[in-house]
Amino acid sequence: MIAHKAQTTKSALSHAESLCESRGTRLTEKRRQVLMGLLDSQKALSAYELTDYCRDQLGFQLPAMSVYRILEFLEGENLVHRLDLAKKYVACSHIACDHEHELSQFVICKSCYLVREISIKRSLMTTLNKSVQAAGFKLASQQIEFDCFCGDCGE
Amino acid sequence: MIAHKAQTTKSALSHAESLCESRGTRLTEKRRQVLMGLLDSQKALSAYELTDYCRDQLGFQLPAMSVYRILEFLEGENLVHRLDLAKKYVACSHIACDHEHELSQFVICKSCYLVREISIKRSLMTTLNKSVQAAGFKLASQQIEFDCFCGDCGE
DNA sequence: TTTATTTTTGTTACGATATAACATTATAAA
DNA sequence: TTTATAATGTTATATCGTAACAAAAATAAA
Repeated sequence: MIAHKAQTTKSALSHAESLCESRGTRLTEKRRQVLMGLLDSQKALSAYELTDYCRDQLGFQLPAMSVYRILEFLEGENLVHRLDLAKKYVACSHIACDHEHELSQFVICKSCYLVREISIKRSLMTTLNKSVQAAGFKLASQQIEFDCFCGDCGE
Repeated sequence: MIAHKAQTTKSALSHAESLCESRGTRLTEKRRQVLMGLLDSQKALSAYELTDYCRDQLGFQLPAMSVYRILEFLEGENLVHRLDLAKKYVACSHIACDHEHELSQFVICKSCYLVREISIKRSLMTTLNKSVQAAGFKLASQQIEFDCFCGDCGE
């Protein structure tokens, strides 16, 4: 199981690397490590939790400011998603996919920050977009986050 | 127009008052004033913006801590909604309604914090709940917030 | 290679949101 | 009036996030 996780992380990292290469951006060592932290944890982490991860698990200090910048970079590369509701970050669950991935929605456990990236039916999104438009607004992003409880924390 | 707004605020406040009375809770002067601030502004305000409002418009100091407590009270009475995405608060738009109001969803302008409380079709909510359940989660609240742009700020 | 330029990372300071812990004041109940 | 409860004030602090500037590393240009 742990071996499987490590394998998944490794695969995602090499995909991320070639992705950046193909785009002419650089997945530096620190960027790689931050991404690794998110992949390993398998849940949403805050920027400060990632500095803890670097210190405790990897043995080096990475200032919060750097983490924020790195997260910003990774988000720009579509390798991580920022979750506004949770104020945390998750690795994109489609890094290792070859095909272009669909728009993502997230269910986030309010209690343990377990996150799952789900794909909501296109028809539902269409209806939703229309409801919002009817109110004179438009969705700022199709990446919607839902405050939830997971099966374990379930209330 | 301004007269109309004042009228609306006044009406909402008296409704709020009798609501609290009927529940055996107290809409104190300060609670009333915070609620008035939200009603008057007609948009989402942060706790600290409400302290500014009290100081600048009403001429007395209300510590942020007190504002937070008051907002918590008002939320408990369903007079105010806390918007997690915006980290701001809005007066419930149904204070002056007599009937029990439906579950609320919010569209929030990322740019100017204009907020509209909309009612999403029940069928859409049903579908949504099912999608979330299919992922092994459940919505923590039916009060969903959507990051949007309003007509003016439109992108 | 050497210099110049750009990118990445470090450092410090600070602003905003929010809560904890405890003190004080006001209101209601006995 | 005394007592208990509820509401508010005060101070300190935690967390998230960014601005501004400095240093270091990587890349490009000479």
